[in-house]
Amino acid sequence: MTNSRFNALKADAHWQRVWDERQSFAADGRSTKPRAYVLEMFPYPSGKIHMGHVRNYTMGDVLARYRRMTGHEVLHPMGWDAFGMPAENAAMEKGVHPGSWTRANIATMKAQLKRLGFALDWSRELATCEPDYYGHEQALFLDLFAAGLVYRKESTVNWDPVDMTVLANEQVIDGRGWRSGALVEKRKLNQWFLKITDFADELLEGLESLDQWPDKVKLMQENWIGRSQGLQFQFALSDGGSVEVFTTRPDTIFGASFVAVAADHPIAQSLAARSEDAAAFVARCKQGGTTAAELETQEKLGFDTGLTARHPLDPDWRLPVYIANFVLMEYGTGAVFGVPAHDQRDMDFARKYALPVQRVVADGEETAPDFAGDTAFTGAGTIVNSRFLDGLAIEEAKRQVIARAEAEGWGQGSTVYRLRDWGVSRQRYWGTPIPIIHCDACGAVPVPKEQLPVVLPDDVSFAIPGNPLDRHPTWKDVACPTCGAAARRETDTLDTFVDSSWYFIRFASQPKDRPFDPAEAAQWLPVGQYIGGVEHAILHLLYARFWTRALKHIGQLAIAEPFAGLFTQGMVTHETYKSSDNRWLAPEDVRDGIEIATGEPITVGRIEKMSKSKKNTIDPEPIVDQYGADAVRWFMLSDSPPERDLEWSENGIEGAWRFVQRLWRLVGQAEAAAEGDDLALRKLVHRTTAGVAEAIEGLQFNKAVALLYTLAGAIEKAPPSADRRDAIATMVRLSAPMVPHLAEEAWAASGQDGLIADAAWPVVDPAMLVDDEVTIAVQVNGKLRDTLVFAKGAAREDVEAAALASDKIVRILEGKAPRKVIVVPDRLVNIVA
RNA sequence: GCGGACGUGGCGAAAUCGGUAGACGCAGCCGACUUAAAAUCGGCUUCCUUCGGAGUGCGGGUUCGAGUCCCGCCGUCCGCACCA
Repeated sequence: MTNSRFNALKADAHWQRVWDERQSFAADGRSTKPRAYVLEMFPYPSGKIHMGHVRNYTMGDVLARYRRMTGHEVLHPMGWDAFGMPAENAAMEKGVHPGSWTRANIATMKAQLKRLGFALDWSRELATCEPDYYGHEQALFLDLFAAGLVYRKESTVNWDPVDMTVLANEQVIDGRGWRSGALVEKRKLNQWFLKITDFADELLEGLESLDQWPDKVKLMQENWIGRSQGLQFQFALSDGGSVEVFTTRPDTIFGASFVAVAADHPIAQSLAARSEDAAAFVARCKQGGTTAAELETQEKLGFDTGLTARHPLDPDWRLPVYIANFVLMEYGTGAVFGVPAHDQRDMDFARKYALPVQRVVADGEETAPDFAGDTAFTGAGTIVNSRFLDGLAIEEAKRQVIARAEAEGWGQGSTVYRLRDWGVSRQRYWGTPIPIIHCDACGAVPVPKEQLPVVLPDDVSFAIPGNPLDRHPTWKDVACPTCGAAARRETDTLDTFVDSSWYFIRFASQPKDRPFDPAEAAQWLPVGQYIGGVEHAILHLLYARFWTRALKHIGQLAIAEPFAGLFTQGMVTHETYKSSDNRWLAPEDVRDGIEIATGEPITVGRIEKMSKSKKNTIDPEPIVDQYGADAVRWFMLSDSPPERDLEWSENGIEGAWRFVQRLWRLVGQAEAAAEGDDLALRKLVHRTTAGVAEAIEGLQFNKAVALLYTLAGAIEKAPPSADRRDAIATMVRLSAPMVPHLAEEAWAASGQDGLIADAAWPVVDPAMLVDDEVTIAVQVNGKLRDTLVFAKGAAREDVEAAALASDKIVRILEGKAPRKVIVVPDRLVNIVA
């Protein structure tokens, strides 16, 4: 044994090599142990790992290592979400090929991850940009195509006329292309879609089964799917046409005072073609921001079309038809009827254009048809002023209106979703080629599976604008698989969210000739614990859920939900600094409130998510070199609850480093020859073992850390004994998931065989969790006045008597008899004076 | 605007069943060791002027007892889709 300092760099390198050589963390598909699949969201290989990655993968690693210790066969894999725009941007800026840029980044980041000692099964590593991954994705795409879940339709995109490329929403800044600065145009393109809407109900109802998901994420998905039920019906128009509207409030149909259509609605479009005023209004509607917060404050505007609509329940009742800026073409039918008394937007609109406001739902006693004020009543009540609906409750009135519409043939009950089909076409090079061939005679023909993978060509240039696949001299020329005539490859590639929608299946099973083996995949799936950032709460997690259900639908998978448990971790943050002339400053440019380069005082700004633009990032690599992997891991787990943000601080990492050293010193104090009992310490060891296990299983790493601090403190204070020696050995095992390098070093130093990575979690003796003595609080009127130590399970009367006899209590009561005494066994006595 | 989460010492936080608020860590202070410093070890550290009292964003309420439950405010953060 040694009392020297823990040499983290040496230990890290040594044990990382040992784990590698022994393939300690390779998951064995033939194992008979219970399975545990622990997965963190795989990274985009942007260049280097950042602190967010370190925190994410440390959490997953602690759980994975803990599961190994509790006798599970653990699958804990790592891979690369390797397609995407940044690689093309790098190609344009630096002239490097997206493939070589990406692969170099992967090599760098893999080495960085290894440096942190994660218990990963590197034998299953995959990168989505390699044909041995995306080729299988193409096969799955064709399976979904064959099942009718893929279709093509025209859709609008942001088009940059200078760069001749489609822009993502995030690439459009103030209506201009982010790179070219050119005004962005809307263009219609034929695009591929996946029928996620076929699964809208399933995806919504499936949320109920996800009891290990955060409620917040489930709610976000629920709102995103946005199911609403109502009535879809026609208004006959004065020009002989008709307009289809959707409403969730058919019960208020007798409160209607206008009909409004979206600016994109065919009625608005045709009017705009004939009328300059209408055209100007339609154009105006398309200006301005589209976020909810902006639109909320925007004035409700309308344009009277001059048309009138006939009320379906009263042929003599005519409603004016407006084009309105608050109606969305994308939702429902793009047309609504306005009931101002019971909808605030309709109210705002009606007051502005002096339209009738008639009450049709009673607000308590208030039933008058003339609605006063500018605040719509949206609560529950009885229907009034509504002919055959009068006196009904809202829900019953809805049913009756729908029934009547269906009986009379002017409408039907209908469910609409906010969710729209998933557009997967991207007019980009660095993505999975869509395996379709366009033939003038045969149309869109799937590439025969034996011709997969459709491999991206390497010889492409980003020197000129446009999609390199589209202008490649030969790549897209191909014979039609059906008729043999000259045909063209699809040059669109798949959205990278497709790549991440099934990688967790490929990790579980990776045959060469198929995407996965269903039986083998079933052994691991669903993922037991999935950990990642909340920014993926909707898109990635919804698409992966859809893809899994689609595969189940076509008989390839047995499970409906891919991730049984989900945890969304907080961000890593840091203070921000600005110079006297308002430049962002990096932490290393600042010392003691002064900018080092200029000597000028700096301003300390808000604590924010680490980001390059604010220069408040800390590169993990030099930190790991300085303090060792274990100290970095320990810091990532300490103090902040994992779902909350963690503020990076110099003091924090120093503290973690000190604790690693402290643990190491304790290990050096384990005297093999020590004898004698220390029952109190032994009990604490068992309590800590149970507590740390519970904390890790609940992903409450900060609590596990606090328990280990407490145990370490108790061991330090305890005199030598056999129990103390055992306590040190147990503490090493309890901390092994968090500080694995130190734990291996201690394990080896204490003469144990094998690796602590293969060791079992200490066994808890339930008898050791029970205390013989309890401290009982004595309160007077709920205020703590004294404490008494009693044998556990002491009789109520004895406790009460002792409490009333206590000097302090006697003094406070001043001889008065208590009115009432409450005794909570083994906890407290409350005397009501 | 709507929806959600949260609000506890100088700071990060515990207290998950309504039962001794502030465990554990950081920062700080005092002391030991040292020629000295670092490291390490020991002690103190919610606030108020002590006996004592107050205290979990603010105001009410339920209860023997409230950080925890209920009602009403205020504030911060996150999400968003004018969703008919």
